[in-house]
Amino acid sequence: MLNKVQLVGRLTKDPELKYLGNGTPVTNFTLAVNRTFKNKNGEREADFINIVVWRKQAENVAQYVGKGSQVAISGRIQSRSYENADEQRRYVTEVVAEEVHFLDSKRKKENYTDEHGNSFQDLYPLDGGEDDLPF
Amino acid sequence: MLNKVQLVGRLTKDPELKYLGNGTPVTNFTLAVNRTFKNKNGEREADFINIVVWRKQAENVAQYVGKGSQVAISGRIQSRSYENADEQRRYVTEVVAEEVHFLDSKRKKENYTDEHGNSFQDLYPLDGGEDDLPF
Amino acid sequence: MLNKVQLVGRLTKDPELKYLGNGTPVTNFTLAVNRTFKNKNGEREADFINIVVWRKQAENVAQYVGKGSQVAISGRIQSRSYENADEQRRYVTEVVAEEVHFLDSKRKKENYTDEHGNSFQDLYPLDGGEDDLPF
Amino acid sequence: MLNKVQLVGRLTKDPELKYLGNGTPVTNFTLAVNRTFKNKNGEREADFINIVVWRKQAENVAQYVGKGSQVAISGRIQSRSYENADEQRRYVTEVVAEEVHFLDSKRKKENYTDEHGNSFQDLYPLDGGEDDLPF
DNA sequence: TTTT
DNA sequence: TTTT
Repeated sequence: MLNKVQLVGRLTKDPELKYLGNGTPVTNFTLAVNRTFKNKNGEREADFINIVVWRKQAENVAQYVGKGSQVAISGRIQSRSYENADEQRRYVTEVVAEEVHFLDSKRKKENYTDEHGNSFQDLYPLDGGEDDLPF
Repeated sequence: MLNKVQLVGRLTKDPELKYLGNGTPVTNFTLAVNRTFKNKNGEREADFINIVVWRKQAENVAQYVGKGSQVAISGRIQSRSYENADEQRRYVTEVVAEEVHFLDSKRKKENYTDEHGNSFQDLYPLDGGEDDLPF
Repeated sequence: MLNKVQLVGRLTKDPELKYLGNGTPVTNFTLAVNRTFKNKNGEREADFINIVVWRKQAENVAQYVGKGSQVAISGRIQSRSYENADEQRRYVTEVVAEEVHFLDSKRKKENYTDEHGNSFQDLYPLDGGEDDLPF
Repeated sequence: MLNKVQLVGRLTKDPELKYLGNGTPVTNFTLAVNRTFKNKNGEREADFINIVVWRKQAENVAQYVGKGSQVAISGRIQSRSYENADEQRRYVTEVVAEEVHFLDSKRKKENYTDEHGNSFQDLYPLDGGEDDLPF
């Protein structure tokens, strides 16, 4: 049955990359999606949506995307439950990303120079070439 | 920023209709969306997604849709927090439905006769006329 | 970059199954999607959208889905051009289906009995089991 | 019935703003959406999708968005037919935009100074404030 | 050149 | 616990 999500927003933090016991990479982050309408106080709020990315794409995201980066995501909603430290069942709703597209030029500072001494900007120029990244 | 969801699934229960202090109608229900792939045990699981519907559409849903009904929903993901009885902050992720489309003919039994003695089927015949309902 | 479509509608005809020179199966059909709003004359119109399905899914669709069947589709918009008989360039916009979900029980009449003498209904009972079809 | 589209791409030209006989504003443009996969020759192609925007949003788009601008669009697919100069019926498939979100800082040059002598950048600074535009 |  |  149909289960589809499309989001455009900004990461609230640098994503965390982990590896499962079997070596599968996973990345988690929160996406802030600003609402288009304002609330009663005239403020524009945001929705904070938890995102999970798997495998190769998880590594790409962890490497090239940081706090404040703007991304477009498509995926599906997943509901999951787990037991917390107090042995209480907790229910989680999150988005499993199937595609992550890079929409701007904010990149992690640590990556600005690679192993050949090329700056990040040389490799991935900022003039609209964002879509040439390996996402 | 973009925040869109599209789902097709079945209600796990009859929806609950409530009215806010100011008279605004709200309906809540859980949608079971079967996954298209199977898990390691060869079973097909489902995601259980909380849906909120507002206003006139809430009343329509509460009236015509019941446990087991198949619906198509489009809307947006909303994150919300509240304080529970133990004064702990709880975080909720749910889908606010903007459109609810009726896809089958399972309707609430209690509605099969209206105040004029007409059966539900007379008013809303099942032969494909589902889309003529006021949704 | 993001390119996503989700549709629920009915086939205007039985789908046509073809095989490319290399053996790849393709199916084409038109989906009628009723609009939710009415036009100035109070009539509800429909959009007629051309759908292309590839590979195994094309064969499933051609086998189990017919004129009038209700389906949910997710996919992407594709633009294509070709030269017609008069050597004029024609531009086509269509939806390439990535998923096709079966939403009702209208099936092709010719398939109601299989090679073991079982009726189609025996194999695929209509009580909500539509999702067990191989789509 | 469900009919939803979400796109992220770049305008191939400056949009054209027209006004219908009754004064309703309409804007048309083509959106280039790069494909994520490459073709047999290892090239990444694009889909060129015709977009229609109505009313206030049409005026905003025509004013602030230009050739090369990156936008996120949500809307629906529309099929339409008309008679061309040769009295032949032509069929058109296009996307009617319901939301247009501004994703970058490429703006039309002509608008860089307003009637109070403020440059466009003063009014709409480029540092992430794109979402404060009246879209 | 259309579905229910 | 939140981004621009």
